Amino acid sequence: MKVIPVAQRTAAEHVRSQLVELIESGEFAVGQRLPSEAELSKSFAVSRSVIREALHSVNALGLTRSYAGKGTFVDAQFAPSQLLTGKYLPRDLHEVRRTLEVPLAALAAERRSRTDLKAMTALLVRFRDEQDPSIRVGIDADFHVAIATATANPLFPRLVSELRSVLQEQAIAAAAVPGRAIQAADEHDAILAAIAERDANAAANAMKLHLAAVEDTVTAPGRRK
Amino acid sequence: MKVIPVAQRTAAEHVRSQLVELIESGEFAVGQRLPSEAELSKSFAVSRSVIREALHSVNALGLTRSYAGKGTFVDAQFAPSQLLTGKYLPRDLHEVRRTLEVPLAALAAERRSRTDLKAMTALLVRFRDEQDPSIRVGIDADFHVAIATATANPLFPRLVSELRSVLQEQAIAAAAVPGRAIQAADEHDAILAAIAERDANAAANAMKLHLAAVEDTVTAPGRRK
DNA sequence: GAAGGACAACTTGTCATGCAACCTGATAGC
DNA sequence: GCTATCAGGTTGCATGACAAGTTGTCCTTC
Repeated sequence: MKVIPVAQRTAAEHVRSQLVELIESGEFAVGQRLPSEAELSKSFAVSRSVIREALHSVNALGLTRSYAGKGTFVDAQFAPSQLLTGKYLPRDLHEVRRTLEVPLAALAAERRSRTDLKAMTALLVRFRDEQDPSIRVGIDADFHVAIATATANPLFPRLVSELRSVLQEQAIAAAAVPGRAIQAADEHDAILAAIAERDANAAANAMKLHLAAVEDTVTAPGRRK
Repeated sequence: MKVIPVAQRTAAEHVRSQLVELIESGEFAVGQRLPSEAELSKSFAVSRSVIREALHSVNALGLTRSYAGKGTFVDAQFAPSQLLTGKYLPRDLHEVRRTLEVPLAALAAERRSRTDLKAMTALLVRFRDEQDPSIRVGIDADFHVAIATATANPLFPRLVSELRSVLQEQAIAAAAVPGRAIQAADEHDAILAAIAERDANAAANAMKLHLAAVEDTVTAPGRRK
């Protein structure tokens, strides 16, 4: 019988998981500087080597970034998933978005709480007021994530925000197109209205129209084939 | 104007990316032992500390595993995505599956090539012949991934296989339920038939029925609330 | 007082060395 | 043939040292 080697924790692994936990729990907020290697060495009661190995691991995971002479800073609260790394066609990415977000709008319409509604409304108000395209893109992303959150299934917001981060570059370009902002705001309103009324079909339709408009804008309607 | 600090490569980062590349390219195959830290230290002309920091990073990414006294072994060719790590309710996972795979079946029906069809057929034949439940689960997973592949959108198979790996434990338990195997095979056949006939609606329906049956089996139909 | 430069203190990056713990295979003894 | 021992290789961890980058402070100078 083959004995499976028990993966017993090394000190470095222990420190790494502790650090990851501290970051993911928000104890170490994004942008914050971590304690220096020397301090961590004292805190964890291990040598600086171990701390450095753990720190390099956390860096590799994409959670932090170290700068010589300055320190190590939290870069993201959660490890960006490697799921969508690689070069995918914008068309394929949009298709995934469509496949996912249209039914999500319907689910959100059925399940949204009053809190969800308030959050979404607030985002849309900010969206209309905001002039800077790059900031508007961020609000837009938050709105779509908010819809996913309203489905009460925690997996959906993760998937949606993941997709958004991949599509971000294109989204910024699209947001800069003249007139697009007002159009987008109207489309968002339609989605929100349907969700507010708990009309699943209308929500799905509104989302479908919105995504089609976005894709049209991004793929430069001038040069169709 | 804010100057973005240029993330210049440290030696450890360089070694890490080299190792990752070697593993992903297959130069270091899964199961293979990596050169010892001392050897790598010579090869890369850096100290053992740097090698260790890089090695710990690759470990953290899930590509390798180190054992004291033995060496470091390649564990996976690609970093498993961290997207779905965490504790999610089976109900939520199944909902994601439903949301995703039902429309995928429709897309597959519209776009499948003859090659896709042959691959799927072969998998179903193997599925019926296989007695071992744990192996059957693997074939089942491959079948669902094959459907996603037939959509001609490379993102879908990645998403589906990711979901499957999370659901694997439950899937094995479900596959062991008496009679379930034959039922599952019939459901698979229905899906395949619809895809073969390019009937998108039928494919979506068949998939919907299949997933509902799976979820019923997994959630132990005895204890409904 | 304001501006600028020198300097000290702190930070990460890298190297070198030593030793403990662990695993494997060879070897000697029974 | 079987077992015990041992030697050599491997990773895990600690310590010390120095280079290089960053930042705040103090002091000089105007």
